[in-house]
Amino acid sequence: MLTIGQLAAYAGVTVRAVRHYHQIGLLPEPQRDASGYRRYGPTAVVSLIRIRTLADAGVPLSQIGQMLEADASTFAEAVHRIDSHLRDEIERLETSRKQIAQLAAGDSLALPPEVIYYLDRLREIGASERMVEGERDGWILMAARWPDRVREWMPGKIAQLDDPQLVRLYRILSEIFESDAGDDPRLEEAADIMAGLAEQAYTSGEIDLGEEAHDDLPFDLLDALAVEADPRAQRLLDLMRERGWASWTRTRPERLAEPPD
Amino acid sequence: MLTIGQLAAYAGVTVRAVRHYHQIGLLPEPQRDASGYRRYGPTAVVSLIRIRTLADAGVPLSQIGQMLEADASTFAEAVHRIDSHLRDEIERLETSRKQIAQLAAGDSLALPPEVIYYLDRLREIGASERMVEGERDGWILMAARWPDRVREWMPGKIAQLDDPQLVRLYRILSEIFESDAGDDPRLEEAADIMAGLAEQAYTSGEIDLGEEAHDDLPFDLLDALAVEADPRAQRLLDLMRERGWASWTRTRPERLAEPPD
DNA sequence: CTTGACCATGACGCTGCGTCAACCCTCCAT
DNA sequence: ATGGAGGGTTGACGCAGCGTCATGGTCAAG
Repeated sequence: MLTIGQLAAYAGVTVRAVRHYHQIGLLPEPQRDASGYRRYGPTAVVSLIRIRTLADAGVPLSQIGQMLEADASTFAEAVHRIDSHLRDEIERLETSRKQIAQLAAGDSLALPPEVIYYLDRLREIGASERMVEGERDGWILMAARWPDRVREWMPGKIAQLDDPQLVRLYRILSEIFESDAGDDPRLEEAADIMAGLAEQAYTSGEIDLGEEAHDDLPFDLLDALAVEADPRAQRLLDLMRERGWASWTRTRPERLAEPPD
Repeated sequence: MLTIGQLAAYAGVTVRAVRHYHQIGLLPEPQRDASGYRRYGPTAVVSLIRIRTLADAGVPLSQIGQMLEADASTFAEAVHRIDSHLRDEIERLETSRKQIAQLAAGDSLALPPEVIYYLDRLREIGASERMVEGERDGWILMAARWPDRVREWMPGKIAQLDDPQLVRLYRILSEIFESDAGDDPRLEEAADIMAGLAEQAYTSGEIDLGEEAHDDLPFDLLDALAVEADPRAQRLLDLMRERGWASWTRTRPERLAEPPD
């Protein structure tokens, strides 16, 4: 008659595991000797080994009991279920591996490579690091809402970077938000440039937002994001409204009906 | 300002998940409105999306906080660690899949195919189902102790099945243990055959147990297993001892020094 | 005013054990 | 006989990442 330690060693498991199997009723409690020790016979050893064989094959403990009693067809069915489950798990983990490999490649973090490239270009044309981070967060919001459309928009956005007006805009904005001034007169100039660019994009129909235009939430978040990053952005929003545009970031073809006073 | 439900919907997670991230300090608690509701700004949305991006890539929540603050090299290092971990997990699951496929193939359960074949042959030569199950459990015990050696032993065991003496032995044993008689005279005959076979195996050195012979535990378990399956096996053990053999199943070249009286 | 959809906190459940804690039992060497 | 090492016993918390009640307050619409 074996003690729990000897039983566990024979089957190649821990003592704790054996006690756990008792607790969940997978392995019946054996008789105790005079001092209260569990004493195991050879059938317990066989049972334990068979339990471990199934457990090592990925069978959940909760199903092992039934499987050991099942007939051939029930057994085969259960095996199939478990194999399918294992396959799904493996697939999930492999998807994770691909994703983490992408994270390692670019320092992307939730953004497609086109956007990363766009952000790099922004740095090149003189946008401050804070500006670029703000843009990045903005695109994260967009990419979360329209993961597929974002990649379609990027070529147009990247092409815009060749426009000297836009380059000037980003430089002015970078300087304004880098400075400590409470109210910068250059905000007016920035607003003028933005309004011009918006007008241009509107008439040429360059950027087609399509049905996305009906979902205001992402654009509201973009505006709020800018204001949260720097309260002076609120002033810029107001200036844009004065010029008839619904918001700072909303350069879509949807002018306010009448410019508010 | 978003409610928790809106925030969760935007980031594609459950409300419960967001609260969980608060609880573990991964996402800072936002301000509450007059009625105690959490109200989220756009930076919270960005944070949550970045958290989910890492989590979906298989990064444990406990490490996401550090990763979001890490510099490029620290980040890359962490990514490598996590990828290794994912690789190990996938490997484990694939091992499980192979094992479960084997379980499906034969109805083996902890036994190599050679043993399965041997058990089938036992059925063919007329061993009762109970006998075969007993043998199966015995081999499970052997295979647990010497997984590699068992496969080497099987050709010899299978060859033995051609011996008419052994065929006769299994038939007699099957009949005895299938009957209700308390003490069957054929036990003597069985013991005689077994002793003869043991003698034969001993002199011919057919089965070489080698160093395994020094570990008594598995053999003791085999004996006890038989007795537990049917108490009448005890009588057989006694008869074997009378004939100078250490046990029923122990047909190894280790006769007792002197047959006990 | 009611109803249904959301919000809040708190607590248990799941999987398969690992790891104390606090105490008892056995065996072996002195 | 005694002391210490190395077993055994039960009980309880911990882990990862939330799902799922339970119970109760809040908000918006009919």
